[in-house]
Amino acid sequence: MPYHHGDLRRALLAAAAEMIERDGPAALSLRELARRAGVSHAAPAHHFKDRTGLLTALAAEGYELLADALEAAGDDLLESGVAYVRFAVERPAHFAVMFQPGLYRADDPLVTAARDRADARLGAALAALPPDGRAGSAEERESAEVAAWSVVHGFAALWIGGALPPELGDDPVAAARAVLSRFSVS
Amino acid sequence: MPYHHGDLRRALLAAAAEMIERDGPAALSLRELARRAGVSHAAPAHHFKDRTGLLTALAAEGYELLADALEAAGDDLLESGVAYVRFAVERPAHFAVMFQPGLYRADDPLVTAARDRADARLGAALAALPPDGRAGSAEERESAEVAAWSVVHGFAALWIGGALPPELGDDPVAAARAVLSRFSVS
DNA sequence: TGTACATCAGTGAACGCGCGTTCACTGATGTAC
DNA sequence: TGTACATCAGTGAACGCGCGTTCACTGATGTAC
Repeated sequence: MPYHHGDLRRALLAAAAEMIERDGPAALSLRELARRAGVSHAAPAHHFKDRTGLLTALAAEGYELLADALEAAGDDLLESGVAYVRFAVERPAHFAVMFQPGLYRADDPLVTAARDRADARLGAALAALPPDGRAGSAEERESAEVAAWSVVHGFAALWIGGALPPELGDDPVAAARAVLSRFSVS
Repeated sequence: MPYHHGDLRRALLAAAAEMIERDGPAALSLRELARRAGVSHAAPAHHFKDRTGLLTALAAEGYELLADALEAAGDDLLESGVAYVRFAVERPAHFAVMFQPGLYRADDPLVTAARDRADARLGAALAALPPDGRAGSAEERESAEVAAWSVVHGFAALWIGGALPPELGDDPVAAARAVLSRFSVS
């Protein structure tokens, strides 16, 4: 093992995601994390200052990945929803941290920038709905947006939590597509 | 302070809910809990055996309360959804614990009994939909159920997490009603 | 009405543990000349 | 090509802390006779 790890920051984030995925953000400890990365227990502090710093970095990374996924889905609302679910299922640790703002510094500039980017995508996908399906007034558009967000978020959370019935199958993306396509915002 | 508290079990559950509400299930410690209840630090073990036992009791209580709320809402799907959101917002600590099964003994008989009761209510409310809005095949009914559950669950989670835009107002029940009534399962 | 006894509820001291954080340090790398 | 120096990355020992759990105990309550 060389003295310099080379890419310790990235390795620590990946290991943290694994640990959180298994036991939740609560169970994450810097010492155990360092152990997994094969590095002394004080090394993480060098990159993240403290536990909160690490979770902040993870949240920022999560919003970046989500924004990327939503941008790739374009202006198709259903595909955006599916992309949201896919992100949550593939990165459950990031997802869990992101939506518990008490765990990290939610006002960190990297976090807010990435989150704004993701938020903008959802709004754009809704605005691009065909006229006959699109809401008219500002309040209507607002509640349509919240409704759409709620479905995908709820589906993702329930899937990750293992709360959904096994009849849905084991492919979360296909299941999400089936469920989401049953909805129309009226 | 008398030697016998009188209703320590209930007092501990209430204090635990308060603590979890503020800092999340991770931050809950039996010692701090005992401190809040004005009791020696070993007293909680007497009622719950250990930390997991306490969270299991909290989850069971949560499912009881949710089942009660859903039963009171009757077979009206919209009202059931609103009741679900109201429960989650009023008892965020119970809600948070319930949907992290790793925190407690999910196979505890009290937990499973109450959860089954709550699950049955959602199914009944969906089955009572008027024929023209009701899904036909078993798969369709299944995905309609999951879709309905996802919306209310997602809305509740986002509201509790403070992720929703302030334009929705500060009454979660009214906001939920506005958002949920925009949906129709098709 | 009184007494003996069993049961229940809560106490307080003790244990061992893993944790986050600090700190002076050393090894490795890059840059200026 | 070599040397000096600054900077960066990771080490390892030490600290103090709060935690969960165990255990023998004591105070309070209820019940049988």
